[in-house]
Amino acid sequence: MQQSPVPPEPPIYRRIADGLREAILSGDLRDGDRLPGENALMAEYGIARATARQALSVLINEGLAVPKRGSGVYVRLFRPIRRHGSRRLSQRQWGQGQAIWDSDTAGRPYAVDEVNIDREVAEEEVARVLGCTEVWVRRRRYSVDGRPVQLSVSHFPADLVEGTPITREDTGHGGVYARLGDLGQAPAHFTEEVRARMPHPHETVQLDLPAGTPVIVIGRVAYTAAGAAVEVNEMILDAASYVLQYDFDS
Amino acid sequence: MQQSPVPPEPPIYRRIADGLREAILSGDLRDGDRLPGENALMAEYGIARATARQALSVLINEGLAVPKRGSGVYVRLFRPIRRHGSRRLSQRQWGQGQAIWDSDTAGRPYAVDEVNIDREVAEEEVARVLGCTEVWVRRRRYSVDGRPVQLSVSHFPADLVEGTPITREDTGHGGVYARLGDLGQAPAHFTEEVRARMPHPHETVQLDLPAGTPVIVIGRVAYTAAGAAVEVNEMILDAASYVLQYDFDS
DNA sequence: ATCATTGATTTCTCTAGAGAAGTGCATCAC
DNA sequence: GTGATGCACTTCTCTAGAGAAATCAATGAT
Repeated sequence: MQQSPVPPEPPIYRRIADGLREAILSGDLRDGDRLPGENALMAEYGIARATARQALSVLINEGLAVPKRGSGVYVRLFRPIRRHGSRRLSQRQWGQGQAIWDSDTAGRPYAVDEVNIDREVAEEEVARVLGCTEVWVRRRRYSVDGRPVQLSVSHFPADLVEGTPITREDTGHGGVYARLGDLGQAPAHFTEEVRARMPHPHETVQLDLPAGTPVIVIGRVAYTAAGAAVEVNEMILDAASYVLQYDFDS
Repeated sequence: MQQSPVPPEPPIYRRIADGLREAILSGDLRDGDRLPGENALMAEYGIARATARQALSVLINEGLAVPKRGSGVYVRLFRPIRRHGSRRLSQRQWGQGQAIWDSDTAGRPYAVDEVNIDREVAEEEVARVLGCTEVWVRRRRYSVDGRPVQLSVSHFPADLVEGTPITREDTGHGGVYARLGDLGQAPAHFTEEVRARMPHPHETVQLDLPAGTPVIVIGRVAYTAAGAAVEVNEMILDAASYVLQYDFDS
């Protein structure tokens, strides 16, 4: 036999979480609002502390709420930075009043608050793409409004960039791409691979991520017009802070 | 005063999780391997059941492990489908009536196992982008290897596609883009907005997602050469199943 | 041989309680 | 006013235990 004429009730912690989620998504609870804490839930529903915590952890792991120790649990906000893949196509004619997720972030400046430049032996994948074993690696962390939002690890063939400003902190006007242009190796084509996953512990620390926040992983390869790979860049983005935009013709 | 000459030890549940994560990432535990369960951890470390569960839940929420009730907790695998942004939408492919998904799955069989087509009043965002209030909506679920991997909700201006195969289940050779071409409204330009977040409950159900799996949300708008928006498509992808690839020139 | 049942194992849900540690506000001394 | 202190409140970590529910393999009946 079988049956499910009667759908079994979900467990208490889940029903509580569903109610709070409903309140958040419907707008009853907004942006930084505080939601009922462990003690409040214990009293309201007559449950044990562990059960109340379990209900709250559902929302936290969904990225809808952020716990602040000693203070409370608060509704999370989503104000994305818009990152354009191909600015040449996206600017102008396919204009921006049309964006699905509006972002008022235009103009907010990036700050690079950690830089680290080293000459290293390339990892296997990087070596395969760049076709060389010795690379210069530029590791950076970017912040917006004082909050870290992106980690970037950029690889260049060592024999190509040796002695250039690319191996120093200050790359000069126009950045690394301008310097590659000086070498007659200006990037002409890019390939980006995009993934999303939960962060590793060191990423959680470096990006100061609350629980329930995935990261977007972008692997970008820059090619010259001649088809030579001149840069491999892996970026780790706080998924709660970004919208990626790609424009292309058919 | 201050200090931290002594970095405080992380809590037990975290140290256990760290050890297991190390075993997974280093390859000691692979693909579908079973990792020590609640009882094993309780015995090995002399901890309470709740603490053992907390350690395991860390890995589960990181997407590194999947619990199977009544059986155990197992290492999770990552076998992505490659989805091409610009290439897949090139005129060549859909002009010749090739299925879009061929390039996505690289030969792996796919299935549309849920289709739902309706005429509706557009949501606010969609109405703004398409510039009309009445739309035909095509909702689909795609599966690969028998596992659901993508939800798709596609919107078309009602007055444009009324009476065409786009309002029926079978859109004919070349799919909806070929039919838009028949109307003289062939898509010429695409904008894709990419986000990642934790799934909503109904997405968890429809995609059969284990805990700790984010979703990738793609909002795509198709424009004709004249600049008119003719389709708004929101896709929800199982992040553990996908790699997105975008190619563009500088 | 096939099918149903039983039992051991495992995860899941929940109770009750306790101490540690961080936050934020009010109070007090200067 | 300014700064330090203390206190109430909050989340965090953990213990000990119990029954429910799903899985899986072995057993037994047909």
